[in-house]
Amino acid sequence: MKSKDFGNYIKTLREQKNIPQRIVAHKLDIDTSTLSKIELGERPLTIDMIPGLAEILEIDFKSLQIKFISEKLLSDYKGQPYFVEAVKKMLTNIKK
Amino acid sequence: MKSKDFGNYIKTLREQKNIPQRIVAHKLDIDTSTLSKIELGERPLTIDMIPGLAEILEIDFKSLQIKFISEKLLSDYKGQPYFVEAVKKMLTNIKK
DNA sequence: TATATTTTTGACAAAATTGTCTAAATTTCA
DNA sequence: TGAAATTTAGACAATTTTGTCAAAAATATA
Repeated sequence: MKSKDFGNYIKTLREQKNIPQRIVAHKLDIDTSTLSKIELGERPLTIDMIPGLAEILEIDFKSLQIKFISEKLLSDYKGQPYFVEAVKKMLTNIKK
Repeated sequence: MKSKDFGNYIKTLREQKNIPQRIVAHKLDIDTSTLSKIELGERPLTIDMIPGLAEILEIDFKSLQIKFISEKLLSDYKGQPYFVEAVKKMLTNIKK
């Protein structure tokens, strides 16, 4: 997901803990150039990065995962006709 | 979305109405080769194709759109931790 | 059957995405 | 201030995705 908001969010957390990009990038197995662009919203952050991010930034994985998915759903589908109806149908389908 | 099931679904509808791929492909502005692969689940069907599909297959757009989105959500996120929680959070965020 | 039509396949080029590297710019701090 | 560390930007190659074409395979029908 390319997102200025989400990128800025994790950048702020990183800076609050004084962790350089170098450390986070290594954990995510990408280079600092890519991480910089992710933080600036110029490259996508993928869902498989969330566990490593949560661990290295020492934040709750569950919250971060939920934040990531919910924001991605909105950015992907906001404005699509019947999106809410589709989500509700999906939820009921899961339960069966 | 690459999906054998969804591809087969639209293929069945198309065959029931005896519409050749040629006609549907033209409506979607793709060639029959691509449509064939979509029906076989080898190439992705994109959400912008749903309106044209519904029209040419003479089926209800709302139902098809809901079916498409709900199945895509499942195929993208099924198995992701906290997916249901994320969806619920997303829904409450929409309402505000 | 044999001809026309439809569907599928595979090869290929174009376009988009991803990842890496280098160096410039910025920030930190001794 | 000046050196070290960090961050950002841009160029580039590698990979993946997308779209097109031609022809083979399968199906329909005269």
